[in-house]
Amino acid sequence: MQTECICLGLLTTGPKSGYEIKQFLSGPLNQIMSLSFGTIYPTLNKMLKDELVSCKQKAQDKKPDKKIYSITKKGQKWFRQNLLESSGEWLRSGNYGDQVKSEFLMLILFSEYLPKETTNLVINERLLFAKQILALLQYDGPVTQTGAQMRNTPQGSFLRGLMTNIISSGIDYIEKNRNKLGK
Amino acid sequence: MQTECICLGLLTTGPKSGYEIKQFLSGPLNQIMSLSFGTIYPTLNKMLKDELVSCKQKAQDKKPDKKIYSITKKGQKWFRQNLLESSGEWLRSGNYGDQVKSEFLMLILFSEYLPKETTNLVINERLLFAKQILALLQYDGPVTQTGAQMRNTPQGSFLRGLMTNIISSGIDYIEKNRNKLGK
DNA sequence: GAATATATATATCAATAAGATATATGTACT
DNA sequence: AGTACATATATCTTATTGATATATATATTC
Repeated sequence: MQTECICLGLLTTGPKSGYEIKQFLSGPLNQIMSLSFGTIYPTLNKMLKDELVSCKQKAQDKKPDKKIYSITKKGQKWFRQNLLESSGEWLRSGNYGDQVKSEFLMLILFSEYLPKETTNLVINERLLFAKQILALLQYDGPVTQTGAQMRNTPQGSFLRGLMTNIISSGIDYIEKNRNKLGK
Repeated sequence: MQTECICLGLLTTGPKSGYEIKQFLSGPLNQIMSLSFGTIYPTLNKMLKDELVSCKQKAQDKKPDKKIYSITKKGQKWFRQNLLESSGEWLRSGNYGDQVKSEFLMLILFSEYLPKETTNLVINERLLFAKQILALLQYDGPVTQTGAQMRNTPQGSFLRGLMTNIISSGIDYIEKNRNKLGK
């Protein structure tokens, strides 16, 4: 899926700055997709040139100007078409897997070459982190800017549920089986 | 975790060609880590220069020469030290998450802009694919070259179990809740 | 009160990695 | 005979990351 498509998809829920797009992709959505500033800003500039987004420069008291991007009609059309095309490509390609890079699990795979205390420490920190993500997903208090898309739509609550499910089951497995690694 | 470290870690189970390293990372291990040829070959050449690996050119009947790389003593030392350091960096950084890019889940997030039939087709294909991965993980027949590391070590069976667990629970959730996406 | 860290905000650049392509050959299927 | 796929290595363009630079406000710590 193209970076343009991801940014436009996030902009369908309302105008946003590059910084806010990054914030979106640093919240719960980070478990699914992430982009760096070095990808987001050039993409926004490119899309501005192509008129897929428009930009309102909002002067802020003494902070740097905030550039708020909105999806244009041309952008909406492009987005829908690209989404459909990319789902088509995906279906044709036959590769339905996610791109995952888990430093943690590689460390576990190679853990026979690591001191036992280090492995234990790493697992403890991972479990703690996973529980924090869970808390973030299950949090039902006041909605922050960045959380809106994951809260009020059926798609968002489906994803929240799926992630909760997967992460919980991972935590359970690790807690019940970590002892089998040590001998 | 550096590419060098990953390649060396895979070489600890025995000498391999670049192609075989790629095969390893295209089997069940693909759910955890992947590398392209454009990364593997230059890394092997770099490590050869640095004497972390040695190379035996094996002439094959009429196929291109097979370059079989073995980890050297210098390489083993480097690997252990780098593994320890990278676990340390990981602990200090405070980021214990995996890098995940899921085109599938982004498609689901944006699915209100997709025809219902397309979404359904995409979910069906994803479920089929996930079940194939499960079968691959649970397969207990004759061990292929590439499967060895995931089979005979406690680390490998821990990972196989964890992946089976996570994937199964994901399939269950999707099958039980996909109807909530469509209305 | 001063110093430090963190958050907001955008932008660029070097290093890294992916994905595509080129080359060459064998095998299996149609 | 022709097509597709598997084995095998290598390179090159493009995309992406991660680091860094710049500027300011606020919150925290000493």
